Amino acid sequence: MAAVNDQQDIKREKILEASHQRFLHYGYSKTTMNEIAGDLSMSKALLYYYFPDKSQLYIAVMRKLATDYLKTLENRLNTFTNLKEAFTFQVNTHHEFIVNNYNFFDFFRLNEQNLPETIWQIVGEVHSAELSLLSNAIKTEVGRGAIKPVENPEEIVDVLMDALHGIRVGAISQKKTNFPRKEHLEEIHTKKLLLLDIFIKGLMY
Amino acid sequence: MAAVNDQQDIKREKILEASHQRFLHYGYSKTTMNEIAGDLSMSKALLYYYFPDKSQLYIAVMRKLATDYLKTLENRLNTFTNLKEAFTFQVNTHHEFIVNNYNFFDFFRLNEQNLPETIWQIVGEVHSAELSLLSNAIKTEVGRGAIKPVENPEEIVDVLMDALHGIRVGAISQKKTNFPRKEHLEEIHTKKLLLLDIFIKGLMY
DNA sequence: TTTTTGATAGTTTTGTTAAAAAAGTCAGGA
DNA sequence: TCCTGACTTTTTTAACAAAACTATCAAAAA
Repeated sequence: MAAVNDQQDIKREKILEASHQRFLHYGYSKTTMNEIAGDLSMSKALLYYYFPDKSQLYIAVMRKLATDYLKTLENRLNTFTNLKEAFTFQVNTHHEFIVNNYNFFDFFRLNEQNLPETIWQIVGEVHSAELSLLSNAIKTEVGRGAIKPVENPEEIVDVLMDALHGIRVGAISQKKTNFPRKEHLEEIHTKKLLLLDIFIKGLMY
Repeated sequence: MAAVNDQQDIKREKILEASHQRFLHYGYSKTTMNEIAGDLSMSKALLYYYFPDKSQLYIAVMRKLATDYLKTLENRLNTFTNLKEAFTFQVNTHHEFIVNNYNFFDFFRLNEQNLPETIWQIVGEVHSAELSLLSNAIKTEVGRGAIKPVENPEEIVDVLMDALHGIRVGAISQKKTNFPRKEHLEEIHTKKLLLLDIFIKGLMY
């Protein structure tokens, strides 16, 4: 029966991939179950055999993206000895992640209606995980005596993450258009690195 | 004829005040010209005697708020000798400004439709003015040798302002609700001061 | 001449309803 | 257990009439 489950998992994977592409290009509400089924040459009913409903499918895609992203972070973030390298890695990874799934996140950012409630929970989970990872980076750095002691690393990281997010939002809202163009992303990335540079210096002795 | 113009100006002021209250409480699209006229016990047609249309009226209110705000900044920002004090004053003033006009800005932040195009121009002007003021603060501080030379103060300030804005947005989007509750504003303010503290240390030698 | 208004024209928003599209179900076949 | 076509239910869209609102203007009032 392991084989059977493997088969199921493979098909589930396929569905997730196809869905990801659709959601990436057209967003949640402009993607229909028929289209996904069509892409996979299967019946719509089969989708409902594997996933309870559309929102659960979307959430599954999102969860996959999130865990992949967090796995990348976790794998390397604990190996860094230098705080700046660790933070830079986080910013770079995040940037890459956003670029790769550019439309996906733009769609669910604001304008989309009818988004399943649970995605905010996932966003929260990712945020917590990032917070925890970066806080640990600070703690070990403090332990090594490289930066001055910090009474509350989580608070520091929280502020930093909000600030980094603000760089993105700021660059967006300065243009009349509500969505960030792809060409802005590089500018945003540069600004983020600048902020990071100053911020980390501010944590030093 | 100076007297006549004075009278006109006074009435214009009254209209602006009443409009401000309405826009503050109900936003642009939920405020009608009839309501404003009713508040002032005048006919709606008279409003059109003083202002060409609704959007110009809104813009006039906004411009008044903006210039008052900038005047407050300008008056004191050039007198500071200490960079941190200058920045802190900016953050405090901005915070106070937002608190006082809480609804006004929440309304035009995103959800509002039909907002006159020109308000984004005003936002841009305010942003530029703040940028210029804070950049000057940095320049004089560099001139005094208190912090290390900066090749591009505008860039630094730009990043800082985006970061500060991110604190606000971040605190908002963490809650399910799309609007920041008033009780969040204090938390936001505290976080901003923390960020400012670290950031300025990062600019020092 | 300047300020004000009631009446009204023109436009946008809202509410309604029927048709179309999409989500979701199910009995039954391989 | 996996899969499908046909079906039911829910949601979205389109069309359009009613209501609300913006904006105008001729004329009264100051």
